[in-house]
Amino acid sequence: MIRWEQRLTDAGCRVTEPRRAVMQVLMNTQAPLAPLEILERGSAIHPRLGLVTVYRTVMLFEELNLAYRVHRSDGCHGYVATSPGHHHHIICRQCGRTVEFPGSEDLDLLIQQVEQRTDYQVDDHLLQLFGLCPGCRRKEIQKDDE
Amino acid sequence: MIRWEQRLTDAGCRVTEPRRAVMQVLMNTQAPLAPLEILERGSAIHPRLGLVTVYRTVMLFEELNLAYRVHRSDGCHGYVATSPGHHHHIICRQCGRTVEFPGSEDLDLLIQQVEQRTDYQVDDHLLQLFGLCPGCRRKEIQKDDE
DNA sequence: CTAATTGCAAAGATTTTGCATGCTT
DNA sequence: AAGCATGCAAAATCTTTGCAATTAG
Repeated sequence: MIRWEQRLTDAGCRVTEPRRAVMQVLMNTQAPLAPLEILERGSAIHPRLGLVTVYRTVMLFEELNLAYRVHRSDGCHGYVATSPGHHHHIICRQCGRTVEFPGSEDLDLLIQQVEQRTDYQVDDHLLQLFGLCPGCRRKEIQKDDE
Repeated sequence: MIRWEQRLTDAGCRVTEPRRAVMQVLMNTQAPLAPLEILERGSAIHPRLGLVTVYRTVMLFEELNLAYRVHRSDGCHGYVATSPGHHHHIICRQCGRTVEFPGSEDLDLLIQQVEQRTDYQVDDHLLQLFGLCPGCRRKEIQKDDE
């Protein structure tokens, strides 16, 4: 049994075809996908898949920390499969390709400073970087040369 | 002429009652407000205000950097008036009160590291902290004592 | 077999668009 | 006076809910 399936089972949830399809879609993409996009790709795997199920599934995955939502620069919500550890993302503004990077002590230090200055008690954070991935950067450079 | 009105004028836009109402609402709140919430409060100032205008106004304000959108933990989009400098936010998950804190060199360092490790070129970022504001924290402590 | 899960249809929300009228400059 | 801005109505999206049929364990 695969790790994520185990996670479902442990939580008392069932491993179903639709859920397999959604997970497979999420694991085969780098870019954060909106529910409708997940449906389109997932339908190729499990034709009977419905949009409602996609919504419910990503919601479940998010609760179980198997996937999570990022805010895309176009304002939509996208979902990506989780990889182990704490996740921050860098999202390519051109192609949407997403890479995770581990939480850093630098951020912890920053948070401490902010807690002192603002007197808030910080217990969660959202950090996303936007930019160009290596591939898209190369293309940009080529365009400039023309 | 006030700073933000000047900004509108410079951009070739007009200073109107609805825009004044929306700006006044945004300047009088700490918590990020959704369009519908802006409409409710704004109607007290300018009764003829419509939801469509609120949408168009916050969109305009965002383009002119007079306000910007944050992603609330409930998934909604909220808007806050901009204060000078670079903005990150710490948002109270209880009452929504939002405080800005300045960009930090720590984050710059982090970004440099990530650029090196991932080979992405970072040109923007989104950092939001969530937690409890001083007021709500006090209430939490009182509740625990009971 | 039992209960969780699905998918449809439809309700609810949210956001955008078309257009006649009003208001700023 | 000229044209940007507004607000209404309605379209287009996006998301959630109710419920009977299906399926995993």
